[in-house]
Amino acid sequence: MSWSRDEPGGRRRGYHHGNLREALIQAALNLIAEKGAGGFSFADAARSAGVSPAAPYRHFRDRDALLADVAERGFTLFAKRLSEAWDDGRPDPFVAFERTGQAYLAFAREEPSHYSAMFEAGIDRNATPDLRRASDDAFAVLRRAAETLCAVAPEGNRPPALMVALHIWSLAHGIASLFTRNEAGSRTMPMTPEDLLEAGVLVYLQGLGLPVNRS
Amino acid sequence: MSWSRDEPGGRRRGYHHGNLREALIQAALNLIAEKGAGGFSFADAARSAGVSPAAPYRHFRDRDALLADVAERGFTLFAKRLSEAWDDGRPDPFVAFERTGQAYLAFAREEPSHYSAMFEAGIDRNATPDLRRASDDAFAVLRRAAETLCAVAPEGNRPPALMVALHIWSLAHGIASLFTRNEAGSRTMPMTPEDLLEAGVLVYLQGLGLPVNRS
DNA sequence: TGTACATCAGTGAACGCGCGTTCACTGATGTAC
DNA sequence: TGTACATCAGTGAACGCGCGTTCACTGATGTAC
Repeated sequence: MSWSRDEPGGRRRGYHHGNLREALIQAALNLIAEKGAGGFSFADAARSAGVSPAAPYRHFRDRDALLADVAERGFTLFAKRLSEAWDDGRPDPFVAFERTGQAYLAFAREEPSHYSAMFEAGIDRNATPDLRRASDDAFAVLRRAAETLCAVAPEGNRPPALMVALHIWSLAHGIASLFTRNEAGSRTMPMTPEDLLEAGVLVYLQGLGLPVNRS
Repeated sequence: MSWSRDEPGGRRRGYHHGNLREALIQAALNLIAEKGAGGFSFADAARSAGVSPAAPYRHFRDRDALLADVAERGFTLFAKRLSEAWDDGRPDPFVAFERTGQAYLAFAREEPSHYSAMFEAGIDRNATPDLRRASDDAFAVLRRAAETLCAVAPEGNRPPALMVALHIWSLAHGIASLFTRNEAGSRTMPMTPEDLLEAGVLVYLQGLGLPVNRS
């Protein structure tokens, strides 16, 4: 946005948008929030960014490419949030693990448009190398956390860390899909999704033989 | 389909279809399987049933009403499958519970179109009383199973049966969403979704203090 | 500092397409007599 | 058994709409000189 000019409408905009790519991504996020990942069109995004319907083609091959970009940013942000929550297992792995689970749900709740693009828009997670990398990064946080926990668990017949990570991911994702999103439509529950996940993780960790103190 | 007449094309069809409602539902299932719940249109279903685009309006108010009907049938079938698998907890609750979990995944795998309409098409589960009832029936099976298990669990600080049911539902749904569907796009895993769920449920039941014998 | 020029982001008009929806209609059905 | 008639499922033509995509274009930018 290196220059601007007064327009009749009072808004300032010039022939060159300046940062259309970014504006289109923002528009996509808003539109997904409004209408869901399915009901948003390339032309919609252009209109919403105040630009002609042909303009987006300068920045994205098509609608899917734009969505993939949104998903990639989502995964990157997701990985960051999870990683901060895990905080290398400080102050102790159990507290950190619970916090990571809560961060998962918080992300789904606070970034519903990103979450939609990531998991509900039908974008293949292997669509582009960058998208794949971002999604792998996010999962890697869960994997690391699971490894730390497994190292503490009694040997017995504990499952491999990868499996533990997948269990937690699935549980969190299931709760997010069923109860966090689309609140109006979801079954009435006598508890918050956050409490549901916390309780589930506690039971699960106990099942691993970990010394969880239940409050 | 009470009568028929030879047509030039060799196919038999009359002016009156005879069972268009059913045919539209079948068409919807096929189209959802092909293109996903998002990319199927009312006109598509009509074309696929070999009927003019105005015909479906005799049977469904709009596309959503058709989808809701598909979802309702899905939930009804789902409830039936889960109920058969649970089989009132025979021969013992643990075996029956595992079997119920497997039935959940089997349904998602074998009836992907129904599953889509039920959980991914954006149809509100409270859209119609019938739909709500069917979906409640399905959940009721899980709830009953959870109650039976909880009755056997040591009192300690076990969670309420409703919560246990929600945990298992969420875990199964998470696994189904992430790994059962759209196989091409899913992360490569060194195990089947079924094994993943079974292991997860085992750990969880152990966490409840239940005497699970791990194989 | 000024000017000519190459670049390329965004324009706006145009296209074909499929969709959702309506409408007056047609003709098979089955029922009343 | 035969006939007249009401019903209503499906027709097919038509509409307006928004979408995706293309195209030759325009004009702001910044750089070379």
